[in-house]
Amino acid sequence: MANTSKFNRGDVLRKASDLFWGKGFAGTSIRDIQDTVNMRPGSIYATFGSKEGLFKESLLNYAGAMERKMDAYIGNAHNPIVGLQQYVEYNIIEGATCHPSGVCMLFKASGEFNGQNPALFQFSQTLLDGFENKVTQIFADAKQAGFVAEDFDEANAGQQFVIQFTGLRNYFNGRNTPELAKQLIDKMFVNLVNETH
Amino acid sequence: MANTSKFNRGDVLRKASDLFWGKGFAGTSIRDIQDTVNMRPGSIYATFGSKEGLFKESLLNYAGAMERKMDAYIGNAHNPIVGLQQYVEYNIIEGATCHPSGVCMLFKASGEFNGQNPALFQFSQTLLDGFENKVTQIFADAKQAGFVAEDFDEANAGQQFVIQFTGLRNYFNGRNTPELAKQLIDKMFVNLVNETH
DNA sequence: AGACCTTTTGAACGATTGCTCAATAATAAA
DNA sequence: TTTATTATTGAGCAATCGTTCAAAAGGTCT
Repeated sequence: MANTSKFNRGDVLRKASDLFWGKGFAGTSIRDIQDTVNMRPGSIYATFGSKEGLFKESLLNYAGAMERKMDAYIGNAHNPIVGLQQYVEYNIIEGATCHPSGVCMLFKASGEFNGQNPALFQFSQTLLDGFENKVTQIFADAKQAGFVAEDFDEANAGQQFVIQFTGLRNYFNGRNTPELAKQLIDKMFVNLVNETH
Repeated sequence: MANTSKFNRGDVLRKASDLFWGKGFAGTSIRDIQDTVNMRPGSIYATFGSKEGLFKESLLNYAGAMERKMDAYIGNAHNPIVGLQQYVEYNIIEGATCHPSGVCMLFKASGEFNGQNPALFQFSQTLLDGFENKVTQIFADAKQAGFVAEDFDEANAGQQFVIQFTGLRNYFNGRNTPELAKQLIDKMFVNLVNETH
């Protein structure tokens, strides 16, 4: 062995992720990152290879944090679908005050790279698909546990969840109307549990 | 009088708008614009003042074109709500092949500028509000003409329209599954016309 | 034609971009 | 302590960024 790294990779990725999430890929400069993660360019490039490499890892880190947060809400709820709703409320209502952007970073990346950077577009699409699959699995588990009707369609529900969640996040981005948001999220879940074959 | 302008302002704005729509504000350089609109920097700055000024006019031009397209679909349909649905299908299905981005430029701008550029964020939010108001008015007219029930809530429907439209556009951005898109748009409108007080 | 005014041109500005690399520092094993 | 190996530093590269401006060109009037 030799010299050991001074930086915690997870901390660096969290900070870089927040920067990219708020300002976008093109809107974030390596110097922005240098300043907030307190690393010199040589160190950044030795660790992540390129701005694109750092972005890919940041996006991966974001998706992972997203899923862990969702798991936490579901784990604390007796009904996984109620946990899912609380997770949505957290993102749209509380998240508005403490997140770098109201819009999902995965969709923001997908929108920024589509037609611009096929590799990064593909990468973000794959993570989005993974998210939809995860939600679908949660709905499948909820069905198995008897929280929804037997003719409930978890695939449709997963699809609708992603669409509604995206629509609502965009709509309430920059808007500060938590009571209206709460009301529309309620409506979203009333419709969701009625997704049948 | 003196020398007259060689460029058609509308053409220039259309091309600049498409560039910004596809690549975003930060991702588009003035040199990109120089090349596609065939103007020298001095001319661009004499006409539009700055990159931000050009973007604002481009966004305004985009919103105007959006509304004209919507009016055209509604004007050609016997039922304005059917026209609205055809407009949505055009954007999500046909538009996927001929538009610079599957995502609405207004939301893309709103997402890019939130927390970054308050003036441009406000500007995009105002245009989004205008779009929702226009859709709400269309629903109100449809109600007046008897195309929906008397307890139909046009404000709720306008709100839901914007949310669903955004969610679907994002979901089908880069996805090439027109039959699934058609199916989900149908479902969206079935739910929309049942928006009541 | 000539005078007058506006538009267009394009070289060039300082700032910033993503990124490199030789030098230096820091650690673990011998 | 020495040696081997790895991490960090930061000045600085070439390219590109948004923007400016004096000069040239183009059009309308008398």
